[in-house]
Order: sequence, then structure tokens, then C-alpha cells
Amino acid sequence: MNNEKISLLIDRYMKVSFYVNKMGELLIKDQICDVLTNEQYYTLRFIAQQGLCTSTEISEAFYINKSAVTSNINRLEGKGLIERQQDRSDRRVFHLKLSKEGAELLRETEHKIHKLVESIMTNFEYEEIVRFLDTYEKLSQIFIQMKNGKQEEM
Amino acid sequence: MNNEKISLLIDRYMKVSFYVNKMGELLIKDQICDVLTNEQYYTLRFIAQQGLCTSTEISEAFYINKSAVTSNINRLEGKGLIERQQDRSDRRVFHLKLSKEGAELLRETEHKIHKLVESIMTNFEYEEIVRFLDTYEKLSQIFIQMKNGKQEEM
DNA sequence: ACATATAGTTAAGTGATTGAACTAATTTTT
DNA sequence: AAAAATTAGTTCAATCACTTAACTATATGT
Repeated sequence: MNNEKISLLIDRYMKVSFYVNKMGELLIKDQICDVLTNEQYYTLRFIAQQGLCTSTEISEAFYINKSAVTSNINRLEGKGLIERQQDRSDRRVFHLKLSKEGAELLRETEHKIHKLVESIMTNFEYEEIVRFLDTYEKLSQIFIQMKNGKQEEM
Repeated sequence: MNNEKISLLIDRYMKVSFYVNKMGELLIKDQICDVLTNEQYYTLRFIAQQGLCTSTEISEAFYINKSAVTSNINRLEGKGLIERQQDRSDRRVFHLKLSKEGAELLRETEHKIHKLVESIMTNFEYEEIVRFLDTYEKLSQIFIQMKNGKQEEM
């Protein structure tokens, strides 16, 4: 493929991914209650999916430093949405879980977002969505391989 | 489509888009010189594409407040990468353009990113890329319509 | 027992953002 | 032509999310 063609694809991708992400964030912001930021919603979501979960796991899943996790979960704990529970057998570890309020808030938010996505999805054939996600996940796999390749250099 | 199926697609989409964006950001960060953040690179890129460009245009394109633009361009001007030029016929307006250093830095960065994307693209058929972008852009169009619909309510 | 590794926190600093109040310049209305 | 409204951009105070480096406390390996 020639350079011109590649540049055009780069422009298309950067433009559309920027716009879709931005709009996605704004739509989610509209759905979630004012007490949560989008990042905080993602964190709640992750903790709930893990069941029990530690700071280190969040740090690795979100590719951020553990100190960033500490401040994020401090904010969530301050709002009474999550709780820390010290592990008995290894007292360095703190397990995170949603409080009753956190779980309820997440449940409501998930419901709203589900409805929103449902309405968007009516514009697509199921096959088109799946094909799109397949390519997207293939790209994701390539990134994983690139990262592994890079780590082996070290 | 049933709820279960929708939830699965939501999970797939959120997971893959988060990961791809994150990795994309990290790869770009690797390419751009240490003096630039990713946001600053995007801003430089936009100013260059516009030729002449104002704060208000950046604000609208990036969906951020004008006060955020002011601080962003202050940082770029502080590094000597862009210049402000007051419009003669409307003295409220300041035109932004890349300085010689800014243009050179952007040129180098674009080249590196072009090489990177080229290497990633070898993993895909051209048709697969285009099909992916078509669906992505369709989603983007839907967001635009939703936004317009919402504005008409007001 | 001593050295090393791990889990998490603290502290200082930065970048990106919002919102409200503001200045200066331009346009519209009366 | 004067007054009112709009527009372009800035300033200020606050918040969030993040980084890096230094730290505490606990656990593990030799």
C-alpha cells in the first residue's frame, strides 16, 4: 500500500476513534449519576466484575500506578461506594468490594447504559457488530503481541 | 436481541475499546518526543491541518471549554512550538500557527507514527480495514444524529 | 536471622479539565 | 449615535487523574 493511502487511513482512524470515544464518554456521563466520574464508574464496574479485588489488580488492568489506584479508591471509599477489607492471612492485602450503596448505584447505571446501547444497536445488523468487534479484537491481539515482543528485548 | 446477548456485546466493546485506546496512547507516547504529551501532539496536529486556526475552533473540535484551550496553547507557546497572531480586522481573534520548531517536531513525529501504523496494518487485508472504518464511521454518524436530536429538544 | 520482594500509602508535582467572572472588541437594536 | 447584546479569549480557583520517589508494614527465600 502506498504512503498516501496509509496516511488517509490514519486520518480516518484518528478522527473517528477520537470522536466516538469522546461522544461515548459524554453519553455515559449523561447516564451516570453526578456523584460519579466516568473513571470512577469504570472502577466500580471492574470491582463488581471481579467480586473480590485488590489495588494491584486494578493497577494492572487499567495500566496505572498503584498510587493512582490508592487515590481513586480513596475517592470512592469517601463516597461510601466501596469498602476495604484486610486479608487475614496476608495483612498487606486489602480486598475491595462494593458497599450496598455502591452496588445499587452500579446496578442502576448499568441498566441505563444497557438501554442506551440497545437503542444504538438497532441501527446495525448483528453480523456487522460482530464483524466489527472481531477486527477490533484482532487489533487488540496485535498490541498484546507487540508488547510481549518488546518485553522480551529487555 | 435478548438482554444477555446485548450485555455480552457491551462487555466486549468496553473491554476492547479501552484496551486498544490505552495501548494506542502508549504507542504514540513512545513515538513522540518527551517534550510533548499526547494531547499536545493532537493539538499540534489539528493546528497544522487547519493551516490557520483559532482557540474557538479547537474548543469546538475537541469538545472542551475555551479556558482549557487557553491553558493548553499556553503550554505549547511556552515551549516555542506555536505562535499567536492577532487578526487585524477583528482584534478579538488570535490565529494560531506552528512555529518552525513546532512544524519540524510534528513532521518527525508524524513520520514515526506513520511507520508504526504501517507495520500494524500489514496484519490486515485492506478490505478488512475499510470495512472496520465504515462501521466505525456509521457509529460516529449515529452519535451526531443523537446529538442533533437532543439539541432540537431545547 | 537477614536480605529481598510485595502490597499499599504518602507527598509533591503536572496536565487537563470545568465553571464563573472578567476584559476587550464587535454587532445589533433601538 | 448610544445602549445593549454577543463574541473571542483570558484569569482564577477548584477537581480529577495521573507520575515518580520515598516510605511502612508484611511476607518470603536463602
